Amino acid sequence: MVHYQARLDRTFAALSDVTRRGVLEQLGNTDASVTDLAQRFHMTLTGMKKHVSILEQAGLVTTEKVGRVRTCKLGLRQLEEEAAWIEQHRQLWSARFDALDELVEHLKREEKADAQRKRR
Amino acid sequence: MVHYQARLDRTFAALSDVTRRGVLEQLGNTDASVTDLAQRFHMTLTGMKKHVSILEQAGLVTTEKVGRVRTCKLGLRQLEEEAAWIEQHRQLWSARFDALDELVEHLKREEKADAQRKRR
DNA sequence: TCTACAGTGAACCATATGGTTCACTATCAA
DNA sequence: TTGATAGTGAACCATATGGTTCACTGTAGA
Repeated sequence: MVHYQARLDRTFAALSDVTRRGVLEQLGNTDASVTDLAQRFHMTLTGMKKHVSILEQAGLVTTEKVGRVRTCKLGLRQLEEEAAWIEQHRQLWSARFDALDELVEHLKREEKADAQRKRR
Repeated sequence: MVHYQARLDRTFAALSDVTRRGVLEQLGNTDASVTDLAQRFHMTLTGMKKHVSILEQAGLVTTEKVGRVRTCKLGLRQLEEEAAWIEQHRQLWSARFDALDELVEHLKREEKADAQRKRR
């Protein structure tokens, strides 16, 4: 696959912005219009539109416009390749760690708590 | 943890460059000096130094200077949080997929093949 | 038909990024 | 001590990024 590296570029870049990660999280709960997202993230429509476009180009979000409103949902691409990349590289040199899975579980819980803290 | 989001920002940004991913891959095989890396990636010393600094700031690489030469190794942080983030978000909405693990395995093999192709 | 609303696109702005060259320091080895 | 080598830092450059405002189009409702 020729575009493999370019796709990783785009996806990791898409994930490197806190707003865009927030949008993904939001869309994990429920679909939303661009206006919805713009309001939730205190940003102009135009600004949010750009973020959505970037996520869409990375395949992480799909959108559909019906009438005036464009609805955003999570895309079909679910970071399989990125997960695989990271997984592979962790395996590359992580033999020396034993309880890595438990660590991941721990961090997942931590992030969940972090997300809840944010919501308040 | 207050800096959680900032760290994800930095790490995903670090991973969004093909050269830096290449450096990580390279360091997975063997430690290397900045000069080594600069040559392998057809870049000036100064340019490579910047990449190394970015990887170092993200905690993905550690370096040690002995004499004139600064040796780079893979850092202790092994993308645990990034793996956890991605894993969590895949779980968020991937219940509808069955054979996801197999897909990941498939993609890992594909990436391996890709890397071998590149090496030729 | 009129008005308000959702989105789009162009232009602009400040800052960041990925790279370079050049001047400099420090160290190794003859 | 002298020359070559490894790295560092400042300055610079082109382009990308993350945001804005403003002018515009298209659609929904009264």
